Amino acid sequence: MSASVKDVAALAGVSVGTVSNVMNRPEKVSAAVSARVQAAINQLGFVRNDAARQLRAGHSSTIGLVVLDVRNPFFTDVARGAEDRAARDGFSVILGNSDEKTDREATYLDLFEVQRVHGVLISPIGDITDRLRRLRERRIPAVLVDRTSDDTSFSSVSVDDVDGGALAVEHLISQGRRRIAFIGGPMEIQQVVDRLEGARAAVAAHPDATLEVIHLDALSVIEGRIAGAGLVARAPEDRPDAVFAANDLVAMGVLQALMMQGADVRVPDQIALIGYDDIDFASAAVVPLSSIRQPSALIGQTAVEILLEEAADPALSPRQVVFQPKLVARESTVRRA
Amino acid sequence: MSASVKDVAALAGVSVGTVSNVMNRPEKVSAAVSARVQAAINQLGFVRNDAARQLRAGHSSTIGLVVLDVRNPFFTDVARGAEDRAARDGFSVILGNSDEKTDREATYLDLFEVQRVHGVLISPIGDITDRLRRLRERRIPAVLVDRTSDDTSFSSVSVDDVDGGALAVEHLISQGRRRIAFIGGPMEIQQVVDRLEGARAAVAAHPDATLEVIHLDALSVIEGRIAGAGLVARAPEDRPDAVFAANDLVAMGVLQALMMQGADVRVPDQIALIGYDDIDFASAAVVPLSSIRQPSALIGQTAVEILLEEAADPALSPRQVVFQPKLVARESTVRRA
DNA sequence: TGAGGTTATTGAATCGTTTTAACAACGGGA
DNA sequence: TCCCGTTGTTAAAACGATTCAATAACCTCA
Repeated sequence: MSASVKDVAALAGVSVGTVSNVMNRPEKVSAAVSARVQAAINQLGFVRNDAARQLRAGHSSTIGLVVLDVRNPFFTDVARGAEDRAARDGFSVILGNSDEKTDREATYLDLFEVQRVHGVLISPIGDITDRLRRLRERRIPAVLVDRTSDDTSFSSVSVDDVDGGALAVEHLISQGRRRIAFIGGPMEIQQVVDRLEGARAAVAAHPDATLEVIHLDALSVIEGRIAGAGLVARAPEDRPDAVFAANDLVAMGVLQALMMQGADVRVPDQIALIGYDDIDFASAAVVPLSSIRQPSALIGQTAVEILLEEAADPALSPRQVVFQPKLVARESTVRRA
Repeated sequence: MSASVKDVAALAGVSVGTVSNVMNRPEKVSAAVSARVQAAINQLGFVRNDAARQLRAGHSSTIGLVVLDVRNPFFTDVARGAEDRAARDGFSVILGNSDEKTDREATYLDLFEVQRVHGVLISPIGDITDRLRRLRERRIPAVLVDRTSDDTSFSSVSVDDVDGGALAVEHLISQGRRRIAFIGGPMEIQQVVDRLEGARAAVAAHPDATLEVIHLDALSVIEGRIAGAGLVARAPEDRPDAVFAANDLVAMGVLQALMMQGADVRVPDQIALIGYDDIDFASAAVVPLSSIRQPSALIGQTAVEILLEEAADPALSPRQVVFQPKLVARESTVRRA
């Protein structure tokens, strides 16, 4: 079928070992032979069989990445950062979308395990340290992304979500809001829990401020829309005067519900709204959305860097890298002058 | 390091062949032995090494998918459809994002080639039939997604974009618009060309309608925003009275520019706006966006189906499946009563 | 000239699974 | 009793690249 090293070797009149050397340690082989082998490779259209290479090497040159939601631009930015960094060292990234479902998450981890990937980057749904420990026994390192590990036995690259939550709510309070609602869920997602915790802390620092929590089953536009409709259905005096949505997708759903024909709740006049992630769409929304920005590509990049180091030296002790989030105030929280 | 079939065989007191049989053709092995082997597998935490399996099999049980833009929900829906269908036959999908860049596209195809994937699904940027032909020589079938092939030597699953373009513009005309602008690009993307062609046909059918073409370098929110700003900068009488954006991302950018503070071009009153793809965000936009809907998950699903058939029987002649797009009219084109 | 050192190349073993031909054990029919 | 067919199991040969110890070829210097 397709040409193998053996065919190349035969055509070039050298041994298979030499062909391998031409590809992997060119400095070991003379210019004349190298040229002859290259010619044979081109003539036969030889492409290395990665399975065989992997089998011998014991692991692949692929890094697995599982994100909570590919449709969330935050994660595609993380993925891009990871890809670019990985490519620099000759690794490729294969992307899995858990879609916040544990069974999908497990399926991808299984896949990565049978594929003997070089390492795993994951933004986990619940607690998966047991699963990751098993991978580590197979010498497959793992780095948590956008999430600090519960114990510190795994490295992680994250943004301080507690801080981000506080940032968001402090901003709302500084704009004169007092009856704050947090909309987010499910609580299995650590980011949601952390952002809520930050929100609670900020509210606690202001005796006259209150925080209401509205639970969601997923962080999506649709869920946000439903929650927003719930607010619209209330008597105006029972509505919060500010909403902190657990991410921008949710915020966009809420926004849509509030502005919907027949609802006409004015943003930010009646309800101020802030999201999280600062995705591209945030600034393109009905009312440009205030949000909390995270250095997404940098997260992916850093995670790969740590992963490669740990793969090279499994004895390395785990590191926790935490980036700081940044407030981006737009019209959804700031009344026009 | 990690356990192999040999270890399992030793522990269970059988030969490696039997262990393989337990996993791949359980009907060939007696219940007693099967149980003993299973116990050994569990005890050792044995996980099959896919590289070795692949090496023997000659190809992997993975399908490669390259999309133009992972951030475009249309493609994530296609990917999801493909994944689900593939999983049903025990295949997994690895997702690559070409981001409309030919070098990234080439990188992924190279990766798939060395990995000897079972097949390739791709929404190509330019003409890559030569590249795909090379894959076919390696017995790796390819199916074009969201794009008909120029020659019919490859199967494809697509939506009739010419029809979709016509649908969009006919709708605009039926709403009383006459000075239509098409915003999209680059022209290397066949979808853009087709949608424009459809638009031209629709305009041609109405002698008093005109079509202006505004070129973009990419189908993104940002590019759309820039083009939208260009319209705003014109004298009102020089502006089109309707815009057909090549996809929803572009449309959202245009919309944002038009509604931006200081611009205040009213949609649809002054300019009607229609996009393409009907992504989730479309209905969540400033003004809910009219769009052309494609059966995205179905596309992915169908593509995998054809791919698997062709992989099983390379002699099969290529098929072209074309789905029909559907108009979804919302407020961005229809004046409120 | 020959010993010693360097460099380029080879051949064979190896990775872990699947597959296939061969074989053993057993029962039923003639 | 012998032969044949069935069923379950085994041993060995692949798959294709990498690696390493062994060898060959050449150069340098005494």
